[in-house]
Amino acid sequence: MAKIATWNVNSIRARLPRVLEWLAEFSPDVALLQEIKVVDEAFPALEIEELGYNLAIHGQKTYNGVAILSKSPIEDIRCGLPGDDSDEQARYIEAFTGGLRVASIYLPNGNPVPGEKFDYKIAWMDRLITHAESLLVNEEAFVLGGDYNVIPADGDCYDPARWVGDALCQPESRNRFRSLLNLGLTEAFRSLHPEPGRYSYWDYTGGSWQKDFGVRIDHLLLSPQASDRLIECDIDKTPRGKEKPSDHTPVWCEIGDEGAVF
DNA sequence: ATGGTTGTGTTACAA
Repeated sequence: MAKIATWNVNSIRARLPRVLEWLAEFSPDVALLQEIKVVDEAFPALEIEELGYNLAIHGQKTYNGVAILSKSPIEDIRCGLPGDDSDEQARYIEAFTGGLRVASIYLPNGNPVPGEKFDYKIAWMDRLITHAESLLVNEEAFVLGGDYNVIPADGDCYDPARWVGDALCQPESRNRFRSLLNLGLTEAFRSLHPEPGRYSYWDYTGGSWQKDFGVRIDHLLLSPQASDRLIECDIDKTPRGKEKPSDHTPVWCEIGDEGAVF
């Protein structure tokens, strides 16, 4: 059994105490991190390795940056989303670890709409769809986890009217997210939890956390071979309620061992 | 109330 979690930490250096205590307490087998906001050389590797994790880092100065932490050796590391060699933003890292292929994804926010940033978001999603198609050909278990910056449906935000016009719930964004699912991927949380009003992100402003004005934008997308082994998935709100938190909180799932009967 | 807060890294931008 493997626990796989995704968490947008909003700067690994500013969040290091929160990340270290979460790794020690929750002890995920694989952690997919986003917005590490640091170059590879400045990533606080030693402290995390001391907790028993191997690292794969695709960093960038100031913005973006993604990483994979795993208790198992990490092999076949690929940095960058295929499909545009001119794209220099560090938003995708993929590797094989613990018997699974995993990817840490920081999908572009895309605001304001319309504009170059929204065009980049949609083009990035089209590249992700193409890449997911190529991964599915191998018929292996994989998990594409990360901050998708997409509110899949109105039940995934506290006030749908407030988000009309935002890049996170534009029809073009939602349609492409559904295209990923229509390829055969399973969105782990929604597949097990039908209830609306469960969130993974709360804005820092205006007491959003205290009022539970959140949105669900952090997702775990599973290949059929991984989905067949899905045991549980949930959102861990604990880290969001601590001192100096990220504005996101971890989403995790459990994948049973291959061939296990349960 | 065209607001609010956080992080990076200079005083603007992204989220």
